[in-house]
Amino acid sequence: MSVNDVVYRKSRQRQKIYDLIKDMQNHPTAIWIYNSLKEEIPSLSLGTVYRNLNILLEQGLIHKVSFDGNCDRFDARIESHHHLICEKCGAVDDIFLPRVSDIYKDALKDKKFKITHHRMDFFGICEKCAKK
Amino acid sequence: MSVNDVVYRKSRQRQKIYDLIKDMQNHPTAIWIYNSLKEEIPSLSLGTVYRNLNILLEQGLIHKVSFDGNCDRFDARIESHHHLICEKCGAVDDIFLPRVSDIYKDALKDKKFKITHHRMDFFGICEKCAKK
DNA sequence: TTGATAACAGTAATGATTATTAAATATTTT
DNA sequence: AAAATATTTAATAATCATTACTGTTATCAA
Repeated sequence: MSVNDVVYRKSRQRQKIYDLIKDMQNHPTAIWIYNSLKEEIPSLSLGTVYRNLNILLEQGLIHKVSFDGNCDRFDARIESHHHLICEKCGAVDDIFLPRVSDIYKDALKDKKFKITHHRMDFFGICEKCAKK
Repeated sequence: MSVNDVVYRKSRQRQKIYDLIKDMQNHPTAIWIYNSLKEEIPSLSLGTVYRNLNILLEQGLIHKVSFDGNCDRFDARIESHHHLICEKCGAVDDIFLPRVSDIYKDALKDKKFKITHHRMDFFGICEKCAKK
């Protein structure tokens, strides 16, 4: 462990925040997490939510995704996956597309750019919104 | 033309903003555009830049892209393309990957989601930053 | 040319996020 | 187990990007 690493003690708040994100499928926002836990932990502060989200990010336990114009959303799914974003209601669903790297390896072989990861989002209308 | 449609008059400011975005390859931010045009139009206001960016978006003349944690960037390239984002210096480069839709058409054929467009961003280290 | 209204500059307001601080809580040491 | 030490918390203030408001100016059709 390097000198710069911080040892995080456990806290009820952080545990609850993580559990909530892990249980949700719809990539909650900070304010949504705050409102959801407010009932169980009335003293909870929005700043605490943000601080703990950053700690969880740093620990690699969650991911952050932000879509144009909206606030950040958080996700406890660590495996590589992609998103379906409804442009009507803002709902975010996950999809898994295997072998995405195949398509870019070829196209990028003459570019001098070292790719560490990628992100692929699909925008459109979800089933629910299409119905009404 | 529907009653709700607005007729846009031409304005020097909006034209300059659009020209600037079109000439740049590096997806400028609102504040960068503002600073760049300030010399030519000293009276320019940052609010005017934002308002006109939104009008240009509405007209479909530019696109908006925002990468995690940073401010929005704008792009006058309307054709479908993808991004290479350097995680060190924040530079954004374009790449064109043909036939991306092939990989998801198959994976999504049982999902009831109507895709209108997609976005694919690659993160990593650019040539310049790799050198130093 | 003129009347209607979009666009302007300037500024205030908003919304999301981060920083600060004193008090509460968790770990380590005695 | 109690004291010492370090971290987390809640509350609040600060910051940054973006949008809304206000009074003035510019555009354009009649």
